[in-house]
Amino acid sequence: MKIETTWGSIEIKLLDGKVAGCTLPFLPTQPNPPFAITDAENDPVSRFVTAVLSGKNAKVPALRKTQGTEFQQYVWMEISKISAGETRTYGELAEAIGRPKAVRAVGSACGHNPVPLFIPCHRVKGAHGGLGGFSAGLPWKMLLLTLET
DNA sequence: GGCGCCGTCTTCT
DNA sequence: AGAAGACGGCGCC
Repeated sequence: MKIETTWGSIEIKLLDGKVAGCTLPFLPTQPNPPFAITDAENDPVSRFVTAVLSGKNAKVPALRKTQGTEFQQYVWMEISKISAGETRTYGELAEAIGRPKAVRAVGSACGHNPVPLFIPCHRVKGAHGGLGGFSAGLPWKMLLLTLET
C-alpha cells in the first residue's frame, strides 16, 4: 500500500491486514515543496497515516507482531506508550525497561524499528535536547515533531 | 557552550 | 572475541 506525498511516496507493508513494515522516502535535507499528502486510500491504516502527517491525533491501527530481539520488543513497547506531543529521552526509556545504563543499546533498538510513524521513535530525543538520529533521515524527525507541537 | 574520553549494553562479524 | 552504535556523564578549554 502506498501513500503519495509531495515529499515522495510512503510504502506500507501489510500482512494479514496488519501493519508489518513502513518505509519513508529518503530525504537528505528538507526539500523545497512544503509537505502535503496528495493521495491516500480510505482505510484505517491510510487514515491513521494521514492523520499523523496532518498533525492530528489518531488511534494506532493493529500492528503485526514486530520481529526483533526481546530487548528490542521492550524498547518498542515503551516507545509506543509515548503520546503525541510528548517526548522521552533515550535515558528515560532505558530506565523504563529496567536497564538505566543501557542507553546506547536503546538508541540502537530505536534505529531498528520496522514501523516508524506507528511506533513513534521520532519522539525520542537525546538527554540534552539533541535530536539523535532517524532511520529515514533527520528531516522526517524534525517534520514529525513540528507537526505534533 | 562545545569537544573529547570513558563507561555501559546489545547486536553483528 | 572484537567492533560498532539514533547515548550519557564528566572533565577541560
